[in-house]
Amino acid sequence: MIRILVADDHTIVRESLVAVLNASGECRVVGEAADGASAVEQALALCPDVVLVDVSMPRLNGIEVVRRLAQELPQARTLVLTMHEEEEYVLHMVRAGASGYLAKHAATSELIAAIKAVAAGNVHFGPYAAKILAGQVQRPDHALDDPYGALSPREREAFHLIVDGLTTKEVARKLGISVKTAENHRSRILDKLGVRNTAELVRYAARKRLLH
Amino acid sequence: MIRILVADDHTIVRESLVAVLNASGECRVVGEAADGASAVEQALALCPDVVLVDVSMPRLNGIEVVRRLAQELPQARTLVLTMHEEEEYVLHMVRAGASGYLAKHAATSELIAAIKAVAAGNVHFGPYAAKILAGQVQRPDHALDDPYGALSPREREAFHLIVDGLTTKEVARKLGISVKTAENHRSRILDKLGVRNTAELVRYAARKRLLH
DNA sequence: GGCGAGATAGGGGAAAACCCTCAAGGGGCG
DNA sequence: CGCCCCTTGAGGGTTTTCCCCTATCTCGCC
Repeated sequence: MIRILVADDHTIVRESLVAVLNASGECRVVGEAADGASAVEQALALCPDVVLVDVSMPRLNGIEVVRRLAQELPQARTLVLTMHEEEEYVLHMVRAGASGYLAKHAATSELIAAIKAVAAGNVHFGPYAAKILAGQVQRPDHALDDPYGALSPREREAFHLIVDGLTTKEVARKLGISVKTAENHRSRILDKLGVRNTAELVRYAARKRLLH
Repeated sequence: MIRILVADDHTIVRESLVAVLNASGECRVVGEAADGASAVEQALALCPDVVLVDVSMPRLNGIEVVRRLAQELPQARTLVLTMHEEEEYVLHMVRAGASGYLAKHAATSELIAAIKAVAAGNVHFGPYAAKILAGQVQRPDHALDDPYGALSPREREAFHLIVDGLTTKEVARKLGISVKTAENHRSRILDKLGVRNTAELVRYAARKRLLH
């Protein structure tokens, strides 16, 4: 029997959640909170297995709640249940330590499945949230289709060496060309990629996940 | 009824998987493959909802299989099922486009749950894999504890501006100090962080997830 | 065959980055 | 009170970046 704390400031939503969860037979709601601060308090007092957290709550927003729970009650899993599926929220929540992220329009069966998943130590994210998270990690390989904007083969070699932290002189030696030529490759690269200097070039590489 | 393709080179494992899945009543195995290449072929021919992929397979390894499926049959979800829970594998798989990652010692009920999750467009990762993925995203906030190695407050300001791509002159203007002082700060920063130049500094920042 | 586009290679020169040294003023601390 | 570190600034040097220019070579295309 999974012990659950429900934190949501909308009474109707909260009570229907409690009803649905208790009726499922898979879990039991052991506490309710209508704002963030009391959610943290109750969690610490009740030690639930899973805390259902809404994003927007009075006194302490959902992100703060998740962050504090992750610190002070790490054995409890937090599952974010919300109407907002904006990228910002998802990332902040995951960074704060949320084990799952589900939209409120998800089916009850999915909610139950998500609760069971996070209680078991797994994670569960709705399609949209998953896409956002995957995008954070996936891009690197997908970006291989057209990785760096139209660089010539030779320029790509130079590009890699430069963002690896090599100086122009080292690049020149590595490529077996003169320092001047290496410098020129660099210039063309900066130009093509629309960056002003090495710092921005490495930033560009980092953004496109081309480092390492 | 979820249509499944099972790809695993160990016949015993594969056949027991097929038996278990068909017996569950939740899904049906529509094809089997004993190596990566035939997994891709069969997937293209059968258009399954979910492809169960082993990491190590002859002819084409699991990562390549996932990558190709993501490109050529994006509507099919791939669920990695493996004995290897190494960080490398997990990350590569997710980058390649896997929707889930589960260890072979997971319970059958969890496998079914995972299949249902990925078929519904969600993701499902086992505890270990989830930790690795979360670590990729979570660090930024956790790293705030002791972000950059012992820089003074002023140096941190400069550090941020530099890795943001600003030139020394711009840094100086932004901080309201002379160019010489800004240069000095930069030098001390490079020195303290043990890097040779701006490129390596930005790399350092990227590695510590201090960009943006 | 000629023509243009772009890759590759290189040079000159100004600007910026990089490196070392020095030094003055301010705080905190044993 | 010295001592250490942060911050600020400067001098003076070398190296690297960065921008403009040229020359060859290849490749596709009319």
